[in-house]
This record gives sequence, C-alpha cells and structure tokens, in this order.
Amino acid sequence: MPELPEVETIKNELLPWVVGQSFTQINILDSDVVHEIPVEAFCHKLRGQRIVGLERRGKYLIFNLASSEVLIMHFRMTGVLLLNPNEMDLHTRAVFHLSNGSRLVFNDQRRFGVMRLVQDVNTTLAKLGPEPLDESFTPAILRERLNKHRIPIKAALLDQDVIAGIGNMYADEALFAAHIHPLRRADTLSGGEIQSLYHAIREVLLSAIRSKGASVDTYIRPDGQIGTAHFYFKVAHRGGEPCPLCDTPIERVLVRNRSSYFCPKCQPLTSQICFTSLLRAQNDK
DNA sequence: CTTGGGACCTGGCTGC
DNA sequence: TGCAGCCAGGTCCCAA
Repeated sequence: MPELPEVETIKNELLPWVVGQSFTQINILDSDVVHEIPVEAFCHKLRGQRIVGLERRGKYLIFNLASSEVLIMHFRMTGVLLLNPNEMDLHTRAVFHLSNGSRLVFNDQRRFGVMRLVQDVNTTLAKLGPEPLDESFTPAILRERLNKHRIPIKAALLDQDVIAGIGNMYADEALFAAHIHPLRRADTLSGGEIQSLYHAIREVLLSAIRSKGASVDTYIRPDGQIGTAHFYFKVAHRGGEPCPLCDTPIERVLVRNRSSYFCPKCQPLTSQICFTSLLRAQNDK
C-alpha cells in the first residue's frame, strides 16, 4: 500500500529521470483512472507539457508543469509507477512517453488509483492535514489536531485531514512504538503520550523511507525493485506472531472496519478506550 | 455538526 | 479439483 514512505520513495527515485522532460505521448488504457476531465482533454492538455518539478504531499505524487496546471496521482492500494519496465503488465492503466525516450507506466491491479489535472494544487489538497516530517510539525500541533476528535486514535491517524500520509501499516507501527492502544480515544492522550506518538510517527516514517518503503501487496519501486521496510515491521500484518518486546501474541482488532494489529501487553487497555468501537470489534471476531 | 460503516475493485486464500 | 465467499485497504458517500 503506497503510504507516505512509498510515495516519497517513488518521488525520490523518479525525480532525476522526469524533471526537465516533456510528455510526448500519453496512452490511457483504462479511462476510469482519469478523474474530473475527459480522457481526450487530459491527453491533449498534457501532450508537450514540460515537467518542472516532482513533489509529494501526503500520499499524492505531484507533477508541476511548465503551464499553470498540475498533474496529481494517487496510488490508493495497488497503484505503482514504473520507469521503462521490461515486461508488459495486465494491469497497466496508463503510459506516459517522455522526451528523453523514457516511459512512465502506471499499473494498478485493483483499479482504485486516480490521476487528475488541476489548476491549483493548494486548493485541490487544501483539506489535507500537516506533513508529519515537516519541521513545522510539532507535538503541540499533533495535540491540537487530535483533541478535536472523539474517535479511536487509530481512526484519527488514518484521517488524512488530521495528519497527511499515514495509512494502516504505519499507523499500527507508530501506535506500537508509542505503547498506545489503537482504540484509545484520540482526545484523551496525555502530554507524555502525545510526545511518544509524535516521535514514533516520525521515526517509523523516516525509517521506512530509508528502507525505500514496504513491499507488501503489489508495491515496488520505479525500477522494479522491492522496498524492505516491511522486514522491520513489529506488529503490522503480524497477527499471532510474538511481540518483539514481550513475546505476547500480536492481536488483531477491527477499528472502523480496518484491521489493526497491536500487542495487548505493550499497548494496554485503559479506561479511555472507545467502548462502542471495541464492543463492535469484539463481537465481529 | 460528528461519527460509523458500506461501496468500490480484483486476486489470493480458505474451507467445504 | 472446483468454487463460493472472505479478506486486503484509501477514500468517498451516505445515514444516524
């Protein structure tokens, strides 16, 4: 699942190959991948456009163009962007030909990925929460954001309007590192817990970027290689395995219909749990 | 207004 | 062996 570290890796590895190049031809094989604008218009507007910059915001990959327009991609669950792949892929949705002869190929097994052409990226992504790796992101900002919500902390971390870029895997890893139960109510964290969670979020994301992302499911890097962040996961996708700290089996609980993996001993229940969610989750088991 | 849950989608896995 | 049904999850949308 491309979350912040995966999209950051895609951006870093593509940047030297695409910035300064122009789109010479665009082939859309699955018209559903283009949103808000007819495919014909999308291709027509993009053809000949020069890429002047490549950025990431949250889980979005942003192509800044020489014109005022901006190409935005979102990979959702199974989208990948490959540079000059050798093999054809059944799930190719779009192919971008560049002026240096390279091909950017957008593959997406589950067809949830989207791309858009917008006038102003700041308007389009205005609701996104702060970037957790920005210097301007502080424990005080995290506290202020979480205090507005009476929902499970896990659900708050997944809400892109609260914080941008965190998905299911890294939310579980951050909560484990901070020793916070996924069903804790977001607005009940102590000052110490906010501090722990703040540092856990940043360390988990930075560590994953150093490992070039996590190749669970279909994610691979633009050159076709895997990322290795998932080798170091402590709880994510590890239900039933022993906790690396205390050997207690990792448990799974549903929070907002999403699997959450946690250690019941290292992330203990407290009186500030979201009881309704917990009961519903337990009933489902 | 906030919160919760289903829909979307497809391939892999489980269990009968 | 075959196949129905479940599961994975980011985001949107609707209902309570």
